Amino acid sequence: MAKTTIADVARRAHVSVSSVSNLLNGRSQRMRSTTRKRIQDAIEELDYTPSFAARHLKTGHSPFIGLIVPSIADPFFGSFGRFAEEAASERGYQVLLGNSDRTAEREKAYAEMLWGSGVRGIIFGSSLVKFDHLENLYKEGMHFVSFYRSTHSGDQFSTDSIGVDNIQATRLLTKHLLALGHRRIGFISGPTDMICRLDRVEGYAKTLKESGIDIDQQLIWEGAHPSPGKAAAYLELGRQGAHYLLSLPEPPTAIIAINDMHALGACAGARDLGLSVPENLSVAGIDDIMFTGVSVPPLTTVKQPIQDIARLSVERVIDRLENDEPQESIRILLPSSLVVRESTAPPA
Amino acid sequence: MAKTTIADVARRAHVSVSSVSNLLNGRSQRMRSTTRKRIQDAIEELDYTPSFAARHLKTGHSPFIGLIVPSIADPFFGSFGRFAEEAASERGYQVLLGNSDRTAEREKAYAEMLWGSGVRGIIFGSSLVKFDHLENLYKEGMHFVSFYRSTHSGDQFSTDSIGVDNIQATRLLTKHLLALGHRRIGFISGPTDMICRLDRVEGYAKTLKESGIDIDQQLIWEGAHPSPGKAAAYLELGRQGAHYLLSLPEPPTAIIAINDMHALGACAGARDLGLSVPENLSVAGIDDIMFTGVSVPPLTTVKQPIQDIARLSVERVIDRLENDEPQESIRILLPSSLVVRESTAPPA
DNA sequence: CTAACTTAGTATATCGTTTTACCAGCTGTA
DNA sequence: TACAGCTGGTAAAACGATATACTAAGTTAG
Repeated sequence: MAKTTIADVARRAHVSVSSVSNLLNGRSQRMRSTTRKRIQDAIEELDYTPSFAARHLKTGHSPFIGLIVPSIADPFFGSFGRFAEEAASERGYQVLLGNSDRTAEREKAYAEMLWGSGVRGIIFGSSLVKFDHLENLYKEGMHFVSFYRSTHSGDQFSTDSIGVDNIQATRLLTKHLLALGHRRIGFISGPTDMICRLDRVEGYAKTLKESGIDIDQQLIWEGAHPSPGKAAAYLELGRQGAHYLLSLPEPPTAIIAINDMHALGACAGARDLGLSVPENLSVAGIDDIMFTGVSVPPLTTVKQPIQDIARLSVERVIDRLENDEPQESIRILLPSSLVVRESTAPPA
Repeated sequence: MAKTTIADVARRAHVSVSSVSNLLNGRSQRMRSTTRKRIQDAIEELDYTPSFAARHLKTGHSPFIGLIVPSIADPFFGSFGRFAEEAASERGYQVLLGNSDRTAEREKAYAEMLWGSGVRGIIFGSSLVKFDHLENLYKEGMHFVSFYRSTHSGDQFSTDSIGVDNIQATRLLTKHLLALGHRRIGFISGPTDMICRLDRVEGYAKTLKESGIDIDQQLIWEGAHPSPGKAAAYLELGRQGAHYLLSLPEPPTAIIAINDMHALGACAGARDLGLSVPENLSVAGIDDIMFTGVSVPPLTTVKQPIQDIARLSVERVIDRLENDEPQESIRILLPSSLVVRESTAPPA
């Protein structure tokens, strides 16, 4: 019960504490192989594991990284968390989870708690437009990697960013719908403070313009900020968005949603009004969450390489942690790919 | 950048380190209110937060709890994680996340990593039949709270358990289907090493027996252990289960699935064979995950009070942590409730 | 007036590591 | 021989808190 310490090991191996520590920290060339063996045996026999707290206190490094997502209950971020934890664990790190509900206050509070706990690296799954609330922490030496986020003018500092090209994502979708013959395409976007939303709307708008179609602002539904904690909020929002768009004097024949949750909700919204997908309305999302394959109809979407994004984010933040020299911030944009299923078809 | 320490605060307030520590640890009655004020001001001005590592080293307590789930990508466990983190955060604790894929090896490895990090309390979202792999850790003083798990004969030790009455859950579902007139009811169960599966099958079988219906083992499909990391595995398994059951010489007119993921998969499986739900087949699940409301048709299910379970689990493990006297292990079973939607109807 | 008790603090050992500096003994060389 | 240079270690000072035991001064009781 009383934890075995490095001193117990030293006693048992008849060496000094320093020698045990030297072995533990890769300075084993400093000792005879017989000594090394003795220490190793003692460690084994006593089932010794170093105290993380003592190590942390002494070195200032802790084997933890933070992961802050809007809500881990969201299937997309659930997958992200899953892969991130896996990657971290492979490098000997553990993941501390936080849910921000996309609010700056909670992001800040959480990040500060983490700082207090000695955590020096955080992965953000969210993408608030402003990053100011994290500036102090950044200056103190916290490392951030953010998913989605790219550096925008007005930022006081730049962080690493890994994600997909959101402009390209909606471009793929818009082109697909245009190719099917749609001309009036609605867009269900999320709250306006998400940065991915900006890019996704841009991809949609640009592509339409390039095809000579004017943007009708009425066709872009923004929705409200969901009430925190409501896991199903995005589904509900998608539903509301569909109700709104389909009640327009000139309703769209296709809808692109900011993500699959909204899209699935939009499908339900269409059904509420007695419309069937894709006969009366095409619907497409982004993310390719696991339910897109079993939804009715299966959903056309853009697949994000979420596992790669999660792994790269973890790698990057750990690299920063283990190599404290200042580095240029990086920005990686992974390709996304169109997955055509049955929720999109030519207009009636 | 250099972290401010308790000594900096003491210097600034012109008191000893002890006094600052006394204030920090609720022994403030030991000082004049003017002194207290001076210290508080110094803390404020220096933006001081105590070092977690030093505190942990000295006291042996850390503000972390572990959360081990099969996969946080599973929407059910995602919600569980979300609520657990929220509750922990309210008590000043942070959550370390681990994914076990329901394997004893990973549970063990993860729990040991946590022990090494100074974590003394773990919440399990899984429910393996055997708990032996955690026995050593338990003896060393790790506290466990498990979701679902009840004490079973053969256990070497008992842990706290909080969850729903799984027997009652399938009983509700079976009764509902019987009341609709179904007599041949299939059951899609999960891997055989989950303890909730045992109880759920039991509730189903008992209820049938009570109504004078013999159990047809052919109608109980067990499936295989899903390959780790495949988030959509349960959906796929549900699909396979439906294919199997519906290809039987005498197929069932209704299917109960071990959880909503399997149920949603089963609906897709029925569609694959050209059957429609609920006209040709009734399907019901358990959990009430967020997609049950937008699925086609909306799914009849048994709702688990997941937020309550998560909160109670967190409360319990923290209580144990903060009060180290040995306590009787508890077992809380919360009521679950039937949610009838459109996926169940009288047989054709 | 003195002993006993309060009040308002402080000095210090300690938690379990890491790491810098040091040292003893041996070898090789000029 | 004498000194430098290895080899194989060790001693001890941190890291930043906590908590026990102590003290100096003031108050009260007898």
